[in-house]
Amino acid sequence: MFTLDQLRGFVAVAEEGNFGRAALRLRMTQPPLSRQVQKLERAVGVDLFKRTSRAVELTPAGRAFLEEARRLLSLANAAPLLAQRVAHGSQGRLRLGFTAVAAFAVLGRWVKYLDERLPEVDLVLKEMVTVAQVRALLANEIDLGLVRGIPRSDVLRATLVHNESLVLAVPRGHVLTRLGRRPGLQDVSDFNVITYSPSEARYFHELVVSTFRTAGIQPRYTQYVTQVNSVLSLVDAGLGVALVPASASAMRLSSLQFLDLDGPEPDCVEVYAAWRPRNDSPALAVLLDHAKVASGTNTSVHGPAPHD
Amino acid sequence: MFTLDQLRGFVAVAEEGNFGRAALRLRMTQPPLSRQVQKLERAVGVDLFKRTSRAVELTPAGRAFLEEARRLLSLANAAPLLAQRVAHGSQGRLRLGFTAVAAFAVLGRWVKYLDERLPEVDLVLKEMVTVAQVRALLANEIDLGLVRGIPRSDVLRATLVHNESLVLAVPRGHVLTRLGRRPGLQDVSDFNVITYSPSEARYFHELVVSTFRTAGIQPRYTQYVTQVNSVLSLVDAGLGVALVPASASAMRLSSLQFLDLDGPEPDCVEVYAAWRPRNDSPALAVLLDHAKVASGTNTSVHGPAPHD
DNA sequence: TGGGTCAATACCAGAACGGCATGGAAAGGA
DNA sequence: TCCTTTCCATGCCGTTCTGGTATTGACCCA
Repeated sequence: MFTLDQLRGFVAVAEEGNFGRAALRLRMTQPPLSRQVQKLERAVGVDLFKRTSRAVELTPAGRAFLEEARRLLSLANAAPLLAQRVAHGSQGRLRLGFTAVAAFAVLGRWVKYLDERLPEVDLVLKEMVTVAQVRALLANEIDLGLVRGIPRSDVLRATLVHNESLVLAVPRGHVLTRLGRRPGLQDVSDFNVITYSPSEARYFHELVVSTFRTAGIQPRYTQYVTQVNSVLSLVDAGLGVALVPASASAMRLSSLQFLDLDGPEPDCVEVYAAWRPRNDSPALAVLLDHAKVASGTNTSVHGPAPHD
Repeated sequence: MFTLDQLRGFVAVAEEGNFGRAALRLRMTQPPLSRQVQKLERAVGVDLFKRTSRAVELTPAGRAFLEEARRLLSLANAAPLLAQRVAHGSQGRLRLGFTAVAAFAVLGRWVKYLDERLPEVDLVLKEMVTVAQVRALLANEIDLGLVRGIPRSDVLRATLVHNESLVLAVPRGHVLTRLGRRPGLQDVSDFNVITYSPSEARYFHELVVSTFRTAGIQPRYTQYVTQVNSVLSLVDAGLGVALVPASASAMRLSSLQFLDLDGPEPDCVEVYAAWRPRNDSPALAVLLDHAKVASGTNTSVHGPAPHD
């Protein structure tokens, strides 16, 4: 089999039409170049040049082989650059899971950052609830998840990337908007409270329930649903009021109004970025660097003893 | 820069996930293979494998590079085969000039032969008169010409590939068809004889004129035209009779009839294949072999002292 | 803590490569 | 016709590179 150096020699001779000049171009002397081309011809099994004492000329087979040689060499030159870009994280693929509410709060900023900083990275976005994301992370189906709460897994790590308060969503003109003050949790207990499915959206369910419980209030719960979007639709339809994360106010439905609450813990809704530390995607590393800096240094790293 | 052997080593290790097994597959021992991959990594400037003591695993950059390596190797494997096929003449391009009458007599057979024997050769056909073909051969614009007569050039050779007699073309039901015997040249002299342009179709012109002259007959010539096709059209239109090569009877016009003649030299219309001996097209060589065998061995080779 | 596995390193022999000097064929000029 | 020039091929030599054997070193597992 031939070598790439032989191909380079062959291409140079073909282009110069002369072994001496080609050797000069390759910064070597003529005899080894002659031998290189001879070896190449033996390896290919075909005469590539017709030698006259005045000049060398390609044979038809040589012309055909020249095209292949050029293709081969340009591929050989390009391949390391590609590998380097992938290693730097500036090229490749990044699969990102997110919850519906993470989409309001942080996803837009992150996608924008990736588009600017790593434009050649293919970004694959998948909306999925937290538990599905954890499963996908463990199965190496996504590289990073934007989840609610710190996943309970020994092989994942997480960092807080966003937090916000709960606000009250009410139909426009609702009596609570006319109190003349911020409503408290006590005021809310007079109305139907649309809340979250304890199984599918456990995080929000527990957050809402414990918020009321710590205030010592027992509201009338109704309609256990999964998605914040659905909750808002139901409020919009006048079926009750609901506690939703502040970023949900980006959802502008026709007759929906958001009220700050007096009472519950501020910034209690937390979005974590979660990933497998064993995942060696360089693009992930770049994004994590950004995320950690953006959310304050080294917040809430969780997991077993560090692996690296 | 890396070598193809390093790529082969890299691919083998990537596929086996293990240096030892990969070395076995490459029929070498493990240590040099380790070094090969190390050198490749240094050349590419990137770690391609993440080594654990249990197994080796590709890095993301390694995965990207693996694709390129495979592409490169398959190209490297295919290139010699291509060159060999071109050298054997079974792939490439063949530019063939021919005259209108050569098309009747031999072109069909040759094209069929090329399609069967050299299906991967791109055949480029150009109809042109003999002098144009000679010019094209000298300018290396065609590889082979099917011409009338032996070209007068020192750098061309030619071989007879076909000969045939002249026959008489007459309108259907013409009086000459009712003689009860083959008409002689003397019979023809009673009619207008449509013949060929002395400049554009010199070969045919001289052939017809000398045929009559050697018989001592002076016919009434009319309508000097260039192409056999045109001659036949004029006969078909009732403007006269004409001497045409026997293969022209393949032209079936509505009211045209062909009569064997009593008198002129049989097989006096000759088609030669002409080529530049300096032309090294392997496909041409294959076709010439066929042509020489098909037309009897070594007929009428013409030219200066052989160059090879 | 010792055996097993697997990659990396040390060292050595043979092959390969590039450089220098030279041979040899063909073209061009006197 | 002969000499010079040009240019590719070949012989020879020192250096480099490659692959093999033996060994070390890291890690897993019992």
